[in-house]
Amino acid sequence: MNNRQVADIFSAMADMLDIQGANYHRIMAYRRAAENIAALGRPLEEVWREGQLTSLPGIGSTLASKIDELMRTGELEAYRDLQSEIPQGVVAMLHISGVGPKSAARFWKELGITTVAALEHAAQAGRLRNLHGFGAKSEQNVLDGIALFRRHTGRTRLGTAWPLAQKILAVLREVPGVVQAAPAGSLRRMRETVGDLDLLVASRDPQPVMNRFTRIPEVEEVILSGPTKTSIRTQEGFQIDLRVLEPARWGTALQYFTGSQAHNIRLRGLALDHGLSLSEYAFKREDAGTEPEEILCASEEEVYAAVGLPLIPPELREDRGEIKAALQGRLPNLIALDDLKGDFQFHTTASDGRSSLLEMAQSALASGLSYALITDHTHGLGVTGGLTVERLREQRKEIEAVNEQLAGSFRVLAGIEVEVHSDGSLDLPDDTLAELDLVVAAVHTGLRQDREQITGRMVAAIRHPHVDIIAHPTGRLIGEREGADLDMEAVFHAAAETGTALEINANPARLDLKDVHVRRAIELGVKLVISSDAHTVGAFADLRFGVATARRGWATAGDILNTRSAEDLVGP
DNA sequence: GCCGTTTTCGGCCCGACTGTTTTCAGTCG
Repeated sequence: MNNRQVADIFSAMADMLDIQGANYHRIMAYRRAAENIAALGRPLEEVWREGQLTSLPGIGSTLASKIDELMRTGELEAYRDLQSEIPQGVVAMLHISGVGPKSAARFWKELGITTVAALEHAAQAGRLRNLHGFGAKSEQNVLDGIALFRRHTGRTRLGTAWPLAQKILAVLREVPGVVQAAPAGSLRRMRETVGDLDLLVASRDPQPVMNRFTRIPEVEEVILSGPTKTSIRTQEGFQIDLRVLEPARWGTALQYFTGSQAHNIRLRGLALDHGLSLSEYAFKREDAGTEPEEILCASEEEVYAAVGLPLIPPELREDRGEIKAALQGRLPNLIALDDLKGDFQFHTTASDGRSSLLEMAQSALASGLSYALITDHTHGLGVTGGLTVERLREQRKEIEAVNEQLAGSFRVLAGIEVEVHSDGSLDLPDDTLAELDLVVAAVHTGLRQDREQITGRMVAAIRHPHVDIIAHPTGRLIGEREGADLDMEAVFHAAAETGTALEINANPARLDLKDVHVRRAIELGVKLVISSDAHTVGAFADLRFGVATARRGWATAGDILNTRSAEDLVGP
């Protein structure tokens, strides 16, 4: 039973308890446990074997015994009981926007509706309005919610949401009276995907901002609009929320809307310990008998300082121990984009890239880098017209010519993205690999091999004496394909032992290693690189997403080899 | 159901917006 499976069970139990009307805090305990397990970064099973379950955040004796039951038997009686009490179609109703646990329970108990399809029929037949507190409008909202539920494509990749947010913010900054405009929410925390877009604007005159926002070309539908908040939906079904607030309250608002919700709950709890109530508008000091005194914060630094903390970077705000670390002065000094001196993977027209070596080198230089490792594919991958031993030798001459041309400002390092065969052997002979500055090895085929086989193959590549870096270790494609079923602990231990670096692939479709793996790898002493995997000029800008993923994994500059000079890494 | 530099019991974040209400419940984030 893996982390994802246990998290899903606890999350489903929370939903079912919610429909049952259980104690709110008990429900939250299940949800928090599910989130913490999903974000663990190491196998829950291992923690269970060590008997350390209750050392995990949000896991007490009751949930520990439930995890124990799951690990031992693969089943959970309490879960089965809930499933037998509540029709699964009723649980599915929670995914309909505007339908929560109370409504779902009433559709079931008062109208006997147990599936989303039956709910749709009932709404179309006008039967929902018979319920007390429901009218024709609520009925239509349910139908709209079901329609959205059907066409909803899930979460949007960071690489898609980021430029969209920047574009809209640029438009809003042009509106007279706008003082500040920034993304908030999971986008600002640089999560790999975002559910919706949260945008924040500071202005003393909100109405023109709202008016401008509802007229951007992306708008398909205005969901709601008030004096402080407007929500729209794009043609793709993507929701964008805009909040407008006074500049003097920017700090509390930005902090609040950046989240995560779990981080905010913890921060507000800490504020209460200081006798302060924190909202998106201000701190309030509750003194007996007097009108609460408001404390405004124009910056996030002031918000955190008010509860005795240094500013916590947005990427860390997931309630994964960052507040405790901040209290103890142990926050990591996170790596920043400016710290990168080089890149460790890019392609050219020699394989599946779109630009020449010179164009790529110039683009990398323009991105602020001083070196980059060229890593065209090898012949064995077939589809990309990869390099043979002969063509790789010819490329060496081109590298030397480019290095001569850019001498003093940029250096191309000679490398390869060598294919790892299904038996763990490499696609080029050792003597050829030995001539290169650095060797990157990658698995592109046979990702569905069973756990033992794929792990053995990966560990063989890590232990190969000429391999320096493993590219996109799990091979996942966000929203498209699960990663290989690797034993990540075995991979990390092998990498730590041999000094082989693991890649954080910055392509927004990959972000592989992902944040929790980065954090675990660092704990185990694994060295990491951030690679653009650029296939075209301009794609070096994707490095920002790789850096963000590293930051979400608590990485400092010392953990990431890109912060070192080319000379330091491979000599003059 | 979790958790503790005021607590092993009694707390557990806070507010906007909507739709239906004669003052508020539900949902969302």
